[in-house]
Amino acid sequence: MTPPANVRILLADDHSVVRMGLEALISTEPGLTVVGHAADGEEAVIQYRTLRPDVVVMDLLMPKKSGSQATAEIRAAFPTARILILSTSDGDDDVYRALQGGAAGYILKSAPGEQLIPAIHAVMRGERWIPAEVARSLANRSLREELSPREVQVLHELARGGSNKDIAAVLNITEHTVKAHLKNILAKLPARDRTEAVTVALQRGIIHF
Amino acid sequence: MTPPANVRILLADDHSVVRMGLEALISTEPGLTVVGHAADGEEAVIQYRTLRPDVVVMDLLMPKKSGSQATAEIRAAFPTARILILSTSDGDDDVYRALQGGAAGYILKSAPGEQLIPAIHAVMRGERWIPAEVARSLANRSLREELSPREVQVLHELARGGSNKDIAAVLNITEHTVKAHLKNILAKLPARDRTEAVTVALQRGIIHF
DNA sequence: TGGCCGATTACCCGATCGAGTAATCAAGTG
DNA sequence: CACTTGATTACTCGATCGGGTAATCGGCCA
Repeated sequence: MTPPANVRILLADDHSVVRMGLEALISTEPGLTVVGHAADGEEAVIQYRTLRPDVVVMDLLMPKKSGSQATAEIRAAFPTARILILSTSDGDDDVYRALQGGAAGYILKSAPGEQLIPAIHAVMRGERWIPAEVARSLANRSLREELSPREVQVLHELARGGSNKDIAAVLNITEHTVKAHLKNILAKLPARDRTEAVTVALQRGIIHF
Repeated sequence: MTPPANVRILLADDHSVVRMGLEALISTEPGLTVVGHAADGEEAVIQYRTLRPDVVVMDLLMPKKSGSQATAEIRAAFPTARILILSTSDGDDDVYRALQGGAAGYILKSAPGEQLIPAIHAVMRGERWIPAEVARSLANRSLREELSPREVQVLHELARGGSNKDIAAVLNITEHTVKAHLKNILAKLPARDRTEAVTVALQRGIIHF
């Protein structure tokens, strides 16, 4: 006989209500079994090591460690790991980082729910599952200039409020330097002023609260 | 025989995957039936009118019309409507508005998932269901000064970026007036500058993207 | 080795910001 | 009716912002 081909799934989402709902939903499909839950990115990595599931269904926005970080770490240790991102649109940058990190697919929480099961099967077969919607969003992203790590750091401080002088003190650099970074940030995003820079960065997922 | 006491439930959440998961989860409990879905606040109000469910399980962050708005409208038309908010923490202000609008309970998506069924039953019995966590958050909120509608409007423009002069042009007022509003906003939130004001307002749920 | 890039510091300058202070007016509220 | 509150406008002033321009330095790559 052919093997039962039972797919063992790990769910990673900080909303336990969502995890339980997904488990109930997935369990209605024969051949799919949820073998573990993770409430944050750190737990997802640990659970993966012990459970070795066939597929991970992972949210992006999680405490302690983001979904993209967890994805990258799992894939670094287990290059064959199959990870399906299940998230809201979040920012383009988050999505990009997850796929760069080795996620096999991406599915929007707002997408027709019937797509979850097919997406899991597709990822299980080694295929990629990326909605045209997401692909388009990524295409736009690639046109934009990337921020350097330092600029992202400055952006974080910008979001916390405070003057250039304050930021300079926190980062142990001169106010002149902060202004130079800020100028680059405004040009790259692009944004007219520091306030718009912060909102744009938040929407793109470059920074979070 | 006693009546079957079947509870008819309407789910309102913009993530269809979450709705389907919740339906699968709720359906495992005898006596609970999901009779309808709504993908946004507007649809929730319409669905309520036609379905007249016993309980509505509603997300806060939805397109077109927020969960708190939908709650208020449904309760205005049907004062006996039982509405259970199921959301992330969101901002204090969102939660407050929902409960002010007549929501019977609030449950965090991140809370232990086993609480959903008891919460539905509690709301069905006419009780309130508010976790200590949420209650505390609301207590803090009440200490803070409320922003006037106009100030919230200014805050929206602030988030979009642009100078006081730009905002003045959009709102058809003088730059002086914008600065006066801004001064009050900074004092009330409180925040050191316009950038911090925007991030604080976003976190509290006073404004959204 | 030369070239490119990110990070850093520096100076000038006009535009803008935010604090302080105060006045007017309409809409409620007791 | 007096009182409060929100919205509006106005003026001054020191601090800060953001543009323009440029230089130095270390690392990476061809």
